[in-house]
Amino acid sequence: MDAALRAIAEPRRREILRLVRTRELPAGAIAAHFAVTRPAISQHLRVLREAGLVEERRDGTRRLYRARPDTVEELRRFLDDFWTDRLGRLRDAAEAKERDKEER
Amino acid sequence: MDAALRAIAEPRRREILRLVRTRELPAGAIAAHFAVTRPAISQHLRVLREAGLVEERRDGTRRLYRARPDTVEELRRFLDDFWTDRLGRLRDAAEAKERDKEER
DNA sequence: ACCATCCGTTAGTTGACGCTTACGTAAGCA
DNA sequence: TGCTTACGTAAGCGTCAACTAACGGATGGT
Repeated sequence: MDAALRAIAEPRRREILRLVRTRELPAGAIAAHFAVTRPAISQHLRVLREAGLVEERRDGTRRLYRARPDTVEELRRFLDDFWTDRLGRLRDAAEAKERDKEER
Repeated sequence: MDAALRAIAEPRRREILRLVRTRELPAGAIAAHFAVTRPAISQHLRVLREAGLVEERRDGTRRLYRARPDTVEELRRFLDDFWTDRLGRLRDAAEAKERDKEER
């Protein structure tokens, strides 16, 4: 979840996500939309994939990418719950333990 | 909007936001919840304030912080619209012509 | 077999970020 | 006026993130 939040914090990655939200696109076509080099986009795609926000499918030499609606929906719901605090104290307690570990 | 997204990408700042979501708290009390030094929290509060996610009120030597529900709601709605793409359709349509050329 | 195409990966660099220490500032009180 | 409290700010440091250039692997065509 943390990975997904960090992923969408990057403007370029949000743009990529929007590109593959409704349709599948090969990496090259995605890269063509931007002014940066192709490897840069490839790295962004990797971040998105490891965050579960995008899935990869191979077709010959090409790699097709598409947004994963379920993970995207999961993230959206997390943010909803964050503001309205429907998750409440259970999550607070759960995160408290992780914090104790990380900060020790 | 970009500033708000970057702000909530940081776990510590999400924690701070949740602390001041329902009630006002002085900077010192906020800092007391964390293992890092007080200046570190002060810098996080600055980021949150400049992102419009938090408002500051002075009371003597103290500075009281509280989440700004309107900005928070604005952010939540942006994310909703991002997934459902109520924002993007106009631009998507505008870009469709270019895509057709580039990807053919 | 050879070569071009389509990509990912690996250094290596630069800039941003989170943190700490040290210092500055404004308000309240003796 | 001096001292204390409650903060923010500045400088410096280590680390991470985004980028480019160069290289490597897999596929498909000839």
